[in-house]
Amino acid sequence: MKNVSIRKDVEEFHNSIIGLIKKYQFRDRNEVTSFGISVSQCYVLETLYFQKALTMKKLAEQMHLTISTITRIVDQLERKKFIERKQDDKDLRIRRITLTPKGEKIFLKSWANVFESEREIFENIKPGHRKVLLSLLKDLNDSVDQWQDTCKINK
Amino acid sequence: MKNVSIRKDVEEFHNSIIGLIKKYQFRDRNEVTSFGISVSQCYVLETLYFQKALTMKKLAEQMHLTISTITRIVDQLERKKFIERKQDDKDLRIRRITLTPKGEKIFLKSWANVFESEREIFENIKPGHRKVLLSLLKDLNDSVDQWQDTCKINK
DNA sequence: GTATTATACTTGTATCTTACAACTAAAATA
DNA sequence: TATTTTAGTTGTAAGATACAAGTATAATAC
Repeated sequence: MKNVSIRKDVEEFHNSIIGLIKKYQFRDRNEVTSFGISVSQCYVLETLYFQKALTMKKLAEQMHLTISTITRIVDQLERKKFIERKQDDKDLRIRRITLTPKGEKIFLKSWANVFESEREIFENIKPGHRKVLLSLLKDLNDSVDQWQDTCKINK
Repeated sequence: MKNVSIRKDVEEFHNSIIGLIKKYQFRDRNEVTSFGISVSQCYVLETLYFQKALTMKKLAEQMHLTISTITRIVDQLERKKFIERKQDDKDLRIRRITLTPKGEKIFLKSWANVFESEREIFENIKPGHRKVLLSLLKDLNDSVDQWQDTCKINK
C-alpha cells in the first residue's frame, strides 16, 4: 500500500520536473537567443559574471559539461569578444576566463530579459506559498546533488 | 523595501531553477543515452507511450519544439524501428505516430532507469515535505503555462 | 635530476539538436 | 473551380555534446 502510493508520487514528481524542464528550455531558447547568444553561451557568461576568472575545468564542473565542450563554447564567445582567455601566472597550463566589458554588457541585457520573465512566473505563485517554494527548490537542488554524489561513488 | 525583497526572491528562484535544469539535463544525458537513444528521442517515446497515435503537430506542441524538429527526431526513431508513421484514414495530410513493440520495450527500459533515479532524488526530500513539494511543482508548471499564454497574446 | 605520470586544455570526429525558409500535397473556403 | 490554409518534409546552417587522441606543462618518483 505504502509502496503503491510512493510510486504514484514519484511518477507525479517526474512529470512535473520533466514538464518544467521542457517549458524552461523553450523559454530560454526564445528569450536568450534573441540577443544573438545561445543558451549555453549565456550560461557561461552568467557563471563568469558571478565568479570571476574561472578555469576551464571549474567552468565545466559548474555547467555539468565536459572540458572539451566548454572549449567550444568559450571559442565562440572569444570570437565574439565577449570573454578573454588569460594564462595563469604560475601554472602555464591553466587558462583563466574573464568577461570583457562587452561581454558583461550583453549578459546583463539578456539577463534582464530572463529576469523579467522569471519575475512574472514567480509572481503567478500565491504570495503565501512563495517562501515555501524557494525553500523546497533549494532542498530539491541539494537532493539532486546528493544523488549525483552517490552515483559517482557507485561508479 | 518590498521591491528589494521580491527582487532577491526572484534571483534566488532563478538560481534554483537554472541549477535544477543543468543538473537534470546532465542526468538525462547520462541515464537515457546509455540505452542508445538520445534525450529528445526518449521524450518523444515517453509522450507516445502515454498518448497513443499523436500527430506531428500535437507532438511538436507537447514538446515545445517546431514541427520540422519533430520530423528529424521521428526520422531517427523510425530508422531504428522504434516508431511508425501511419497515414490518417480521413485526412491524408496527417501522420499518426505510434510506438512499435520494440520502441515500447526500449522506452520502458530507459524509463525504469530514470524512474529509479527520480525515486532516489524524491526520497532525499523529508517525508513531511513531499506532498507540499508535489503541489508546489504543479503550481509552478501552471504558472509557467500562464506566463507562456500571456506571452503569446503580447506577440 | 632525469624519467614517468598526472593535469589542463585543444582538436578531430561524429552524432544530435534546433530553427527558418522553401517546398509538396491535401483539405477547406470562397 | 480557384484560392487559401494546413500538415508535414527537406535544404541549409549553426550550435551542443562527447569521446578519443594529441600537446604542453607541472608534479612525483626514484
